[in-house]
Amino acid sequence: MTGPVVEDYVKVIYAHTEWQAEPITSTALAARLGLAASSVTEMVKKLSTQGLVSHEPYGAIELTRDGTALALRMVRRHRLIETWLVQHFAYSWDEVHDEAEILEHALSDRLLDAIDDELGRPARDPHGDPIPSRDGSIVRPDAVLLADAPAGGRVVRISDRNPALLRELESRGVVLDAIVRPGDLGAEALASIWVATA
Amino acid sequence: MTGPVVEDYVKVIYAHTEWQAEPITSTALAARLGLAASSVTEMVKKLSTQGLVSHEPYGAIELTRDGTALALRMVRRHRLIETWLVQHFAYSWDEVHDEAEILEHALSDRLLDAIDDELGRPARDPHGDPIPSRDGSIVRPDAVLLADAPAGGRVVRISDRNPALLRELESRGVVLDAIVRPGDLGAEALASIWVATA
DNA sequence: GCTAATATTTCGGTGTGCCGAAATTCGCGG
DNA sequence: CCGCGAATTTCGGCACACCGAAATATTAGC
Ligand SMILES: [Mn+2]
Ligand SMILES: [Mn+2]
Ligand SMILES: [Mn+2]
Ligand SMILES: [Mn+2]
Repeated sequence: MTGPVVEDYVKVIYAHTEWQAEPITSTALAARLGLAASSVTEMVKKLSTQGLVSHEPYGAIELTRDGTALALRMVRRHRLIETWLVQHFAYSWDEVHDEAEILEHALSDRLLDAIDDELGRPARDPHGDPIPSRDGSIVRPDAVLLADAPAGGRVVRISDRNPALLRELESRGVVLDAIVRPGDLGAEALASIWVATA
Repeated sequence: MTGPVVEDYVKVIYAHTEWQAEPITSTALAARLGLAASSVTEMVKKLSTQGLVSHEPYGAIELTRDGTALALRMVRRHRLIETWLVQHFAYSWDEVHDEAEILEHALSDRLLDAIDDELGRPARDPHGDPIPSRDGSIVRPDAVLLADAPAGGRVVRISDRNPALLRELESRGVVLDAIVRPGDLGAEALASIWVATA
């Protein structure tokens, strides 16, 4: 049906609007995928033909209903696999992303669901990202960026983009559900941590 | 280094000589891979350039030392994954092949070794095929095709090529280590089962 | 409003792995 | 040895996903 390439495109498009509002531009999409802008323009045209994204020339890129469904399927796969690597194989939270990036395209639905059951249907992954359910519904916790929460709060989500930062934060006790204040941390951390304000 | 396509070629070339003597021809290789003969000819030429295979035009195809090492690596992956699916996820022996065919290209070495440890370093897969060790050594059990063993013997290996046959055999009690006689079984079974003669 | 910087698309081209058809080589029967 | 059918290779071509350079559209500064 759709291969790994299409799966990665829609996943990145989805991820961009998950914790921020603005839809993604083709330049930003190219940067995140590590591709030339021209490659992305062409691929987005194909995705549009397939009905997965809507895009007028020079405009932003948005997922259609079908595109969102596929993206949620991939997000579920990615996050379940990350969770499984941590829980079952004692990976640390900074080591799981690359492996999940590959396995998300390879496991059968049957195996993925078996893993989901074995884990007890977890609601969030090691970084606090919510895991879509089998039918594609997802509950995004209420949270604000630590940079925008002067009083701090309980850690709800940490971006898994920078493994080095994850290692440093863990060593300083900044893990899911810990209480943090913005004054304790550097600029990159402030822009990577989401907190629930009491 | 090498992608899934190369991995599948060397794996099939290796598998052909594992339980029989003759090296594989390009026509047979094409048939097993489900490809046109012309595609195989061209790919074999590339494998030869990469030093994985030796092949003079119109001759048979044989793995070099490097090619054998890569093939053993893939065979180990395939068989460990099959074993894991059966032991850990209760797949039956006729269901594991297709999933392993994909996962063998996707798991990291780290994850594969973790699975190997979890399984207790199994020596054979669900079909009795020996699993190469981490360093690439493999012990092929002494066995003869049931068709060539008039007195029968203990089942040591059953080809996993035909899932329907596997299901039928299991329902009739023909599993690894069972004692069978050739008279009890049909022609295809006789050509799929290897036995150790007491 | 105009212009210059920037974002985006278009265009010609590449590498990989595949195909069918045509050409070549092999090997067997006589 | 010769010729014929089967195996194998060669050849032109295709789909996919990518690239850099050039063209074009947008936007921001003035
Ligand atoms: Mn991740
Ligand atoms: Mn994550
Ligand atoms: Mn198999
Ligand atoms: Mn097997």
